[in-house]
Amino acid sequence: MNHKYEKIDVFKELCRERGLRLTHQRLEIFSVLAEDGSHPSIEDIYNQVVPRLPMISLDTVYRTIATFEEYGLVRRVNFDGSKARFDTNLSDHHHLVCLDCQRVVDFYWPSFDRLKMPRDVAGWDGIDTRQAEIRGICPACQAARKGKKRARTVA
Amino acid sequence: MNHKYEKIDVFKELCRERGLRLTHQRLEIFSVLAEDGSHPSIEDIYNQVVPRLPMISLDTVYRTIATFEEYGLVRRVNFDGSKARFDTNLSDHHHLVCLDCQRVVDFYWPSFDRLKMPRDVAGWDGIDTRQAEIRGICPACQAARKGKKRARTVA
DNA sequence: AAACTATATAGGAATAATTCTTATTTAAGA
DNA sequence: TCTTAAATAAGAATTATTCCTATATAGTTT
Repeated sequence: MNHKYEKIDVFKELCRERGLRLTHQRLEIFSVLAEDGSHPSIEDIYNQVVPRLPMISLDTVYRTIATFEEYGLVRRVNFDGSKARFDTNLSDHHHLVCLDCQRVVDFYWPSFDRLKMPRDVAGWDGIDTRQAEIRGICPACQAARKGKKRARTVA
Repeated sequence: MNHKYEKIDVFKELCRERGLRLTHQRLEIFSVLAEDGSHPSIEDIYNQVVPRLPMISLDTVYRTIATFEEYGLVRRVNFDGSKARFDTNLSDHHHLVCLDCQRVVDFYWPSFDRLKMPRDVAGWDGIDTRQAEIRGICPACQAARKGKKRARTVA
């Protein structure tokens, strides 16, 4: 898994280029994001970083993620629930949201990506994302709903 | 515009059928929703209701909207920003979100609605919505960006 | 119409998520 | 090594939302 280290090198270069200071906090947070594709919340990220940087403050995670957002390194996504979550997958993709367990799974849908924009969008400019969201019950939760006898395997 | 009054009659009947008490608060809130297609927040709704019911509490709006959500009268939508917003348009539609002014415009996209679900969705069940979201800059904000000389007409 | 009762409300307290403030630390360049 | 602007930790402040409780009221029964 040296993909992660490649990403980190790209990150270091981006910092240099754009005059963004390369702090331990930013590196550790970026490193967590590079591996976590589960659309983590700020708290999730904090919990993963804190073992490595025990003195880090929650506010630093908020600030750093906001900075990363500006620099296009993460994208804010809004599913149900009160806390913001973040997407590290920057390729064209879409979301399957489980109404039971709130899990969010990325999926790809080329035929949607190629679809001609509808007429109503004429006049709008600088389109940066066109994303589909499908809500339903994920296979794991279906199994849990039916066979409540069996031990549930919830990720 | 007696469409609104039709809606209200339907609402009254729904309350009767389902044993939901028809309070002034619920009626006024429903009445606001029936006319407001701008995906209002709780606060927006409260501000529209308070002239008619000066003693209403914000909590009542929260509770009432939560009740309406359960009964399928509104749908919670999550755009950027911290506050929840609500959709009163229950037909199959999609959202155009302005990155500048945060305005959200409904649009229809039949060719998307008819699109075959991608393979990745196999195994998921009880799909209740498949919605597209397109982000960009709305015509009004484009005009504002360019001709800053002219007085801006922001809704 | 008056009485009854479970539900709904107002008002304010409590909680949760996020942002702000300030004194201190540190990355990066001279 | 020295300098300095940018970043951080810690906790206070703010904002959105939910909870608590005494009071009010819709709908039903008399």
